[in-house]
Amino acid sequence: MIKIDPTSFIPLYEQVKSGLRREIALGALKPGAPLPSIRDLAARLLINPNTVARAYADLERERLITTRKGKGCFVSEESGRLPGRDILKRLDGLFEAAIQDARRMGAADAEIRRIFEDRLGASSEERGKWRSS
Amino acid sequence: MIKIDPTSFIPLYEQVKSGLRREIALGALKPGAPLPSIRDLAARLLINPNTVARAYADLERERLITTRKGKGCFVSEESGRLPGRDILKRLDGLFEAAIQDARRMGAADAEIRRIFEDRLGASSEERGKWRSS
Amino acid sequence: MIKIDPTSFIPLYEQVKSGLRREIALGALKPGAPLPSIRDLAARLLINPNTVARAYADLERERLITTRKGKGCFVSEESGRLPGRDILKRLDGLFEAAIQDARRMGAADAEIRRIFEDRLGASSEERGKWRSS
Amino acid sequence: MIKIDPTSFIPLYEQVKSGLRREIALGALKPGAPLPSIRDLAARLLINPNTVARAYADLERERLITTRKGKGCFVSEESGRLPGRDILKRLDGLFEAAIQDARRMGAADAEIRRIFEDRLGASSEERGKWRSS
DNA sequence: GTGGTCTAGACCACC
DNA sequence: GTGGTCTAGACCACA
Repeated sequence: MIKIDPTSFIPLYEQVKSGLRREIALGALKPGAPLPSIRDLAARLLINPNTVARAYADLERERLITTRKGKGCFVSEESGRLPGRDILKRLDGLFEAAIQDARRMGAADAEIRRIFEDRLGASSEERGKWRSS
Repeated sequence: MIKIDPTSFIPLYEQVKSGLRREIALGALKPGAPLPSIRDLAARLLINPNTVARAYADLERERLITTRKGKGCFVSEESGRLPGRDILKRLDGLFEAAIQDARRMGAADAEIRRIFEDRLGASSEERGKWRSS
Repeated sequence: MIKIDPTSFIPLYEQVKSGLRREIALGALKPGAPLPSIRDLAARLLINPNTVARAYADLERERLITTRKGKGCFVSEESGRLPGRDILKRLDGLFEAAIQDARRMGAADAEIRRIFEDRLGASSEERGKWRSS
Repeated sequence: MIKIDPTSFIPLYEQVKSGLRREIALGALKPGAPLPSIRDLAARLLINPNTVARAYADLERERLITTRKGKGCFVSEESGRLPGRDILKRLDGLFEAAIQDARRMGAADAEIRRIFEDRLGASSEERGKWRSS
């Protein structure tokens, strides 16, 4: 169950990648399981097949999925051993709560995202990435 | 104190807008206060003045700031009465906690953002905006 | 059929906006119809594509047109229901007559405009906008 | 009685010029009469004296006014013989009617101006000035 | 091919 | 000094 927001600033292919990564990390798609075909997923998401193809290509480069010619794409066997596999679930719960609260206060997605981004930027400690003042 | 991430998918001018909105909403910039000049802020953020100018123009259209030709830009007097003024403060605290926790678990900004976006999309109730499957 | 006067004080992008609004309001461009591509219109008007893009962005903010990424810009379906739709047609006729008369008396565009502006300012009832003496 | 719209696209100094030209053409300021001092007019219009000075300089170049050092500015004696003196009054009445009608229909100044400009451009016969399509 | 973002640097109106 | 407009040309996401 992947969701796409065509009005977001995040590129469609990144949203597709995020969605698939999520499905795999949370176990909805297990190692060895077949992914939907490019054309099929594109049709369901109402986007261009080229866009889905790019997402699949990126994920293959990450070794999260593998493509077997003529057979389609599959979740790679090593996907379970990739880093961040378990902490994802805990972080997921963390934000679920905050987002639910925000929604209860009547905030729309765009507003929630803006607040999140503001907070992330305002409190970031990473060096070299942010330019400030 | 505005922060910019030049590697983000979010456009620079949107990040500038977010940063200024935050400063105003949290009271660091009060109604009537002068904003940094376009050229000045651009120099400090290492971005092009046109990009800052676009952000200022957008905020003026939102009536959050006003510009006086030859004098500069100022926080509008009505900025305090605009919707979402105090709700933002509460939401801000909400996400501050989740982000601090995530950082403590060793997650980098990009990972945090991905989890947030995944959660937002996965639990969205908004109609018409999301395309799924 | 949009016309542009590069010597006017009115910004080019405002003239493009006016021209397109006119075409839509008068029915030359109907809801759903594709607008000329940004690059195309820019080439025909001998102005920079960025300038046309700015006009299109403004009109989209007015919900008079919509843009579909990679496909182009289109007259919005709701454009016909927006305020001032038919009033414009009547006002158009009003000024058409006055302008024709002025031309018949040998006045050039710049002179006509000056007289119009003088009259507008001299008889204005709007408060707060005009400074007088 | 000059009126200035600081939100107009037309430069302030052009609006001042228009206003003075109008006063002179309609006879409110007769040849030889003294003009308000630069500082005085600037103060009354709430604009910078430099701006008024530029308007006066332009009008002097047009020979509509003359400045006598240490005494101030005066309507020039030849102002009455300048072209367009009488047709202006007739054109003025022409547009007064159209503008009054437009106002009665609830149109604001900005809308009226836009319609006027659209009409002027759409029906112009001048060569070389307009770029079309 | 489409539109969107960003940069660099110009000129202008206004203070 | 300020902001506003315009140009030229680059790169990217999407169809």
